[in-house]
Amino acid sequence: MNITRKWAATKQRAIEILIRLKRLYPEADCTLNYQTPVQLLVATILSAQCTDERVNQVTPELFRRFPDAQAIAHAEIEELEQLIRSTGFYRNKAKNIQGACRAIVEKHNHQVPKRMELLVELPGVARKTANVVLANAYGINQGVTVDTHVKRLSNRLGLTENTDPVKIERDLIRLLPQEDWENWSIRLIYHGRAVCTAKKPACDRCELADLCPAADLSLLSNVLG
DNA sequence: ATCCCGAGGG
DNA sequence: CCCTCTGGAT
Repeated sequence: MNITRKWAATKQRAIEILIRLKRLYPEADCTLNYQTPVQLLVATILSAQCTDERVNQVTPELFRRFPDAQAIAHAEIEELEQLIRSTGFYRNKAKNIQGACRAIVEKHNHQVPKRMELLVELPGVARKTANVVLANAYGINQGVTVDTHVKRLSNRLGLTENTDPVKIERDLIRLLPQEDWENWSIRLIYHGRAVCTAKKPACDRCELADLCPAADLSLLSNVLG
């Protein structure tokens, strides 16, 4: 049997994986709390390397004190730092949310830009954050969120074979139906945390194992090892 | 100890 | 490619 042919990165296989992930993780909505696109942008910047739940613990007070871009732009940086301290990386994040809000006030007429090229110019915003904001604030599913989990899983699943997140995103976009891009990446991330972990993937209880070329190798190494 | 739904800088 | 930034959960 030709391995390459068996595990070709076809749309059909990608969609089968997507259907299973949708069954495994039915709720893939953004769990950040926010009222406006600016608040979502701020919350998403804060969510770097910490959980949405912890971000949701600090944003009520943060947005009560500083409800919009104008207020955050003029806040005392020390007060911002204190309000977001528990989300980690708080000095960088405070500087970034204030810098982003100042740019939004001064260059974007108080609105979060709707284009990737403009979003990634904001401090603290790269493709990951931009995709989350575009998808959830504006319903624009222009891209796939490629973080370390998505990178690892899509390569293990044989959908991509790249280390460059931009190339991985490009390849995934070719394989996936547009309306599910953002939710698909979130489900991959869930699966990466729960089952297909970096160090010790649980292939024995993975519901994608029969669709996964890396599962064969892992099971084989278990047998041999 | 190790990891987190990252981003920026060298 | 590497490193740093940080608190909190497990």
